[in-house]
Amino acid sequence: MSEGNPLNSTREQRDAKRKRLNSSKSKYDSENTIKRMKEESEDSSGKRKTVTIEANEVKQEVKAKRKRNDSDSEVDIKKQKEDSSNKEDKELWTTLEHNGVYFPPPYVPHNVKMKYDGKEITLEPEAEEVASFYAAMLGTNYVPNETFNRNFFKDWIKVIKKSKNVYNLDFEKCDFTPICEYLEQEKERKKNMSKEEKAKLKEEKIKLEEKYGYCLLDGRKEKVDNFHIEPPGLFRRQVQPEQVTINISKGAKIPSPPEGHKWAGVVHNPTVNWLATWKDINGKIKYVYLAANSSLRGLSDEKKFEKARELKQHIDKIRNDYQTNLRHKNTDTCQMATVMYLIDHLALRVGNEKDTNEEADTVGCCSLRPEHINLIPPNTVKFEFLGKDSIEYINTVEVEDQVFRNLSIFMEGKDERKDLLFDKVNPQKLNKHLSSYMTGLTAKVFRTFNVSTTFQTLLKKLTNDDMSIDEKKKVYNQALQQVLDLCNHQQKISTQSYYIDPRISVAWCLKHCVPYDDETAPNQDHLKHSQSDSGGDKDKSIEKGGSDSTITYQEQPQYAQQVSKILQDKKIFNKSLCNKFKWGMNIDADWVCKLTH
DNA sequence: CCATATAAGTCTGAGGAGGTGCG
DNA sequence: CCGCACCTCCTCAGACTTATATG
Repeated sequence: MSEGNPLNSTREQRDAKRKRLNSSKSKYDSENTIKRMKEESEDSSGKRKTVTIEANEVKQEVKAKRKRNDSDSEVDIKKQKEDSSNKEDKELWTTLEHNGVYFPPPYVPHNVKMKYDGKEITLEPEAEEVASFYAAMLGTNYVPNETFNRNFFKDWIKVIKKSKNVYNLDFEKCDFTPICEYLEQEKERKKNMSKEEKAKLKEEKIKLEEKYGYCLLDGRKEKVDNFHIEPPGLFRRQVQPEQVTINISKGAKIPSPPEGHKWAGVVHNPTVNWLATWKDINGKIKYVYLAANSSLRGLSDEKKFEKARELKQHIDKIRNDYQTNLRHKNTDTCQMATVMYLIDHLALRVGNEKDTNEEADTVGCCSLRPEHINLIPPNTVKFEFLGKDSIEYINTVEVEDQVFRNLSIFMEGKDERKDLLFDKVNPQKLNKHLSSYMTGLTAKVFRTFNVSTTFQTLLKKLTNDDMSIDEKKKVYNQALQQVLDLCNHQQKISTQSYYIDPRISVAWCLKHCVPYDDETAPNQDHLKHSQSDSGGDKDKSIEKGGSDSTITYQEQPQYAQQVSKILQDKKIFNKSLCNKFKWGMNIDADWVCKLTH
């Protein structure tokens, strides 16, 4: 663990090497938006990718063969798997049936002729389709961009060369406006469609939803999240069934691929909860999952919030430790402590390493560079960087003197723009360290924990029993907004606050906004704790932690039913609102308000 | 406004590279 | 000095969550 050991230097060398390698990859441009739309063409990076994929496949085959040789039969492999999986290779389901994924219908040519050098030319359907994608972009600010045009043109020529109407084209002489005009007309026509036509479209959509939108999970009908395969686009070819792997239980009817096609594979893997998977054009893996309100997702949501609640029992020790270690003379330990301080206080994301060239330059805590912070003596730090989704994080905070000192030390002698502020810490190390306090503790849990805790504390502090419903609604929104600000969320007052334990909302709502008769009231024993000390000392009820202070997930649907029944009987609660009151769904102030009116 | 689409994050585990210790 | 067993650390694909954009 000593500093400057040979291990570190070799690692640094390797990193440097990799960086050099990366930067030698050809790239056309640096603009984010266009990045996504580029290079499906055979430039060096594309080639490299395919090579690695092939290499991996070969490796995997070799491995599989070795395994087969070792154990001679498939049965043995299974046994081995079962034996080794007694850790916690949990099966998520026993049976799973579904109808696969939906592919967009094949392209229907419009036969509108574009012009070349003033003359009409005829394109084969595929070439016409790509030309139309481009034509639809006329008038956007992509079109004056040379890189964009070059990439499009290269792609398009490739498509054209496949067809029988081979043209030798010069981009400058292409005129896409006829197609563009046609597309505009079509748009207009669709807008003005008759009621019957619209109804028909809707009906078709519903039909699709019935077929693909549900699956049978352990015999229960459950909703599927997004079963559509993305339609093709300007730089995106249609994903074919041959690329798609289906996951389904053994013996279940295998969904039929579109006519004339077959699936890449059919697997029976109960340890994952995707129904289908494929790779998109950039090699990114896509999945079809169950819907957010399905039992599996609900369960994993529950686990998430349980983890956050569990953290309450360890947070004191964790905080004590990093406070002490802020002064540790070992740089590794000291950096780790500083990172933890920031994650705990500012709810920063962990900041995984990203591919420097391919992606936007966004950062999280571990990937901060000196340029992202500004130290203002005596102890103020101004953070200014792009976070997830390139959302600006600008925050000026006062930190402890020791943190301030640490940051200035970590900045010393570093390249503002290239070096990492915390060069001795990475997300893996951090999470490994965190998990030594509590299994499953990762940086992400701190966000859930911080937000839920803050929310609950604020609600308790701001609410008092004599408030009118409107005042309560206002207070709820205030608390929610503060919590969203903590996360640097852009969307204002969101109904889907993934970070807030919905039990907090439910508990608050039941306590403050739902009028009960004694006879009809659901059992509120679980709430006693939070009730008894409301108005009293804020922190204790939260810190106490155990599942006795708020409703548990198992109880929540039951509560929902009871509460909604009461409210429906009293005609202050309708069905659509009832649907909101389900697993994982947070409750917003409007909902609370509607509840009681 | 809401639901949906899908991009962009986090985190894990397997397997490889390379170090270390021992006969 | 080699060769092997063992360890540790790193990397990356894969799986799953969280966000904003969009229609």
